[in-house]
Amino acid sequence: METNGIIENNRTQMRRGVLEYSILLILAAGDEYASSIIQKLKDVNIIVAEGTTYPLLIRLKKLGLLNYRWEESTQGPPRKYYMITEMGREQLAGLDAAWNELSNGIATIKKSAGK
Amino acid sequence: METNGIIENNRTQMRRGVLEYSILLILAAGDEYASSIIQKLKDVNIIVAEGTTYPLLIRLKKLGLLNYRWEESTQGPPRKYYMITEMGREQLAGLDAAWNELSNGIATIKKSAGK
DNA sequence: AAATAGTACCTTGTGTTGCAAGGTATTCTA
DNA sequence: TAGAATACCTTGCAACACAAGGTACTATTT
Repeated sequence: METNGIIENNRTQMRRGVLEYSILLILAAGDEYASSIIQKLKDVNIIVAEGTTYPLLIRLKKLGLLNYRWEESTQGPPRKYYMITEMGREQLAGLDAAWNELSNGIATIKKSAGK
Repeated sequence: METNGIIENNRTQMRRGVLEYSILLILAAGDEYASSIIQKLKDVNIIVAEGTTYPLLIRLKKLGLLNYRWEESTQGPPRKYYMITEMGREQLAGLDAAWNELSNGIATIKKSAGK
């Protein structure tokens, strides 16, 4: 393993925990299709691969947190629009709490470290 | 998989990316031994298992981000005190940037979602 | 001196999951 | 009709957190 890769690897690790959370956040704001979700994440510097996103959406669908509908596009193949379910919103609230707790935890450690 | 477990599972995932970061933060403030690190993390609600921590410390040592020294204890077996290296501090700076970027990204999405 | 409790260290096996690399299908344009 | 663009999806690999187990040393009780 390269010393060089530590940071990049950790960026991946950090994203990891937050992916479901941020996807639910995006869908809480409105229905989106996979490519659009990936783009929106990229816009805020959260780079995620297709091979990550598609299986994740399918997983969340199976868990009942998402649903989808097909919709025609004026330019290109049809799109699978995902929407958040009631259960999804409940879980999102829990993830929100988890994220806040983690952020606060890190902030506290940083303060102790005099950073 | 239980619907019930989604949140707990995601807490784990979220911790995951942040573990190396928070351990380096703690050691940047001063040398500590494993059990003490685990306790300090627990104090800020970041619960991490021994089976996670020991291999991680060994990995960071191998990567040259940490060193350690043995030290006698007045009550119990000797302790392995870990300390951060110069390279560790450099990497920590990178992780700090990664964390800030991620936090900002999430914050932006949350704002868009009107949360 | 033997047994127990407390502290500290560590390892193994399992399950989850992000990603790179590949693939298919549809529509539009040259 | 060939290519580009957009959208979907799958497979195999590798990383790694954790539960559950273990060892070793010290202090305390019996």
